[in-house]
Amino acid sequence: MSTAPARPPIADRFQVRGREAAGGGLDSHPRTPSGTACDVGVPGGGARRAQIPASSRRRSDMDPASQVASGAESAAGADASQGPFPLSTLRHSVSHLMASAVERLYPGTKFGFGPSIEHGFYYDMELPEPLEEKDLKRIEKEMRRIAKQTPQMVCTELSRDEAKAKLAAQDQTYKVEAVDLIPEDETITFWSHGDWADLCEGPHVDRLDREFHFKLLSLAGAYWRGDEKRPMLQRIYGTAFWTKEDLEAHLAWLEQVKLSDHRRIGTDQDLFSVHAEAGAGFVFWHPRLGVVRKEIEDFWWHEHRVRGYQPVYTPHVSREDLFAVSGHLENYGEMMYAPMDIEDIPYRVKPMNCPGHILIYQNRGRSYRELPLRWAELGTVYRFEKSGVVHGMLRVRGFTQDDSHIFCTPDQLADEIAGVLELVRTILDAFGFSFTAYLATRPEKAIGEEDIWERAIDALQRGAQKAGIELELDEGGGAFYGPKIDFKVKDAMGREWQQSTVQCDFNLPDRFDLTYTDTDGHKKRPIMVHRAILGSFERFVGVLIEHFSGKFPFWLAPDQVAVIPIREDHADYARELTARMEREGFRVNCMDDPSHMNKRIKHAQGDQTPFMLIVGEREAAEGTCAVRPRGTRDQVDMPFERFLDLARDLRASRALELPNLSPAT
RNA sequence: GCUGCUGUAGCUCAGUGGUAGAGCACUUCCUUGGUAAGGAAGAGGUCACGGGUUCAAGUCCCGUCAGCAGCUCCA
Repeated sequence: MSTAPARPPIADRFQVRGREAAGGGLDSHPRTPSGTACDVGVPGGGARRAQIPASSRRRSDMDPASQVASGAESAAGADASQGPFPLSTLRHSVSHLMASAVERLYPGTKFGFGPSIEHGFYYDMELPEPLEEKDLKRIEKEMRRIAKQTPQMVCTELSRDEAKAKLAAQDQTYKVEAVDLIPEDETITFWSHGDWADLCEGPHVDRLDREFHFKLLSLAGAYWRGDEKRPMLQRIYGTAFWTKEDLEAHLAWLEQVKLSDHRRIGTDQDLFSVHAEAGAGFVFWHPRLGVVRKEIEDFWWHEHRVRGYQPVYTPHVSREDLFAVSGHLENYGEMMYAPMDIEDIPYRVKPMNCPGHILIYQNRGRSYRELPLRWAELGTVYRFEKSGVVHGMLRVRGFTQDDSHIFCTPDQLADEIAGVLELVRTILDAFGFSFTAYLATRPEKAIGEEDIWERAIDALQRGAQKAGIELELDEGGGAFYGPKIDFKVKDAMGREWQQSTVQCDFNLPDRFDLTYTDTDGHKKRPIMVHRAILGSFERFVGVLIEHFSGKFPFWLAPDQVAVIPIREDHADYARELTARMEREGFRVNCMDDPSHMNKRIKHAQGDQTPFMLIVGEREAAEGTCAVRPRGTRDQVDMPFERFLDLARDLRASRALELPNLSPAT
């Protein structure tokens, strides 16, 4: 258990409000935040605007457990506690306790920051010898000893010079640096228990011999002050609770979360795979997931077609020059795959679809009469991702964006944005995602006139209002080329993922010198709207698997119905029902193999098939079927025709839930 | 890319430097069963890959690839 992960496998890497550094294109992969000041308690930092790694901030608002019942934290938030101090205080104190134990076991260790975080704590440190996971048990033991021996926690105030001298004498180089991060007007305090004294603002629990329960969970590397150019320290993650029950509930919850991991479900249900032979970050969709994707695509295209979108298709490979003009080569060349030389001309695999759509636009003169143009493409793009970040279907090197570009006049912008937002709502609602929308405004470094920004922001706001979407403000979080709205969806476990994004772009039209002829006969510059709704099919479906825990709604399920004849002589009837359903396009698994019925039922359950139809002598004679919906052990007998009606309704309505079948009816 | 860990049958995992293992899945036979694993037998392996140490390597060492957790990054 000591190696249990500190948090669910698909953690929270993508969810925080993004800030685009540059672009001229749409990035469906949400971004992590740039470093911002943070109030999380750090030894020597505390609420003092110290830079600390992003993880602790993200965790504080995104860790799934914060959204879901998990022990004592659930009802009233992380700081609710039945103990004498808030949980965050306890955890901060336990991180000190851990540091003191490490110091005693590994003399010469240099310490960095060690704050409490949403569901526990960590401490960063540089040890003479690298720690291994098996060392955690030993450290826990030492922690218990120290807590008993020197329980009293004491706060002392030192002058800045005294603090630095003290820490320098101990060769605590990171701590010395930490002193300088504390604003001039703040006092310097140390918190100590026994021999151990740590630069820290506090607060802490009064005594370490109170009853509490903790566990060290995992080891990781973390750059000092979150900067990859600085040394990498070792980080120990742990958690603590006032009661044993709460700790156990938390650990059980971490285990339970693993069961919804899309990688596990993907293997169990034969949905997708990745292969070392093909390279990391390339997803292979198996037939069972292929049908899910196809259903989503069909739905997606329908919703686009009725809103005036037109399909376009663009090549996967283009001359490098194209990406030089767009600016991506210059700004993001390191994320593009290496050039291919074809007859001495460098070509590139496309990292995004917009330059291709622009070429179509540019192919002939455009009139205001044509605008707005709404072009959509399920465009597969390839981006190099560092080996350490590739993750299941959620962070990959090749993925299909549900990409669209709208070319419009400044006057049309507001309506176009409203239309996109309405579409976002329609599509995300269809999957049962609720979302939070963020309006990202002009960053410090930006191009474009102030009034165009104002108009675009106004358009985004009015569009949101029209679509009934509340916006949270992400001040200064826009792309340099224009403002945007990002949508983050929550999966069933409360984890937030950015999927949709709507971006106004004043940059690419300039770079490619796009024009249309206006009513006055003059050439004018169109505005481009980049938008993705699902983001990437890979990520969307990966999140979707977790959202449903592998239990797809009827319209999406790989197998919608399993027909199970009780005996072999009922197989003809089973095959007849199967054929009738398949004729209507339903996906049916006719389980007429001679294995035992219970075994086939078990198998259908493992695949999370929405309905089992169990048919025997009685059913064959009466033209009925015994319907057993997923997740129940009940069965309802009904005429097959009635089941067929039910299935048609479920499919047509794209219902997210299976109906309650009352045995009475 | 960085820190730590991991890689043995389709899956989940045992395996002390000395002949490659289990459960489930799979195949065959038996079982004709009314709602969460019927019985028996069989097949399945270059122990991720490449070097090295050793009389002997799944086991120890180095490298590569891939995966896990985290950090950094993500047009």
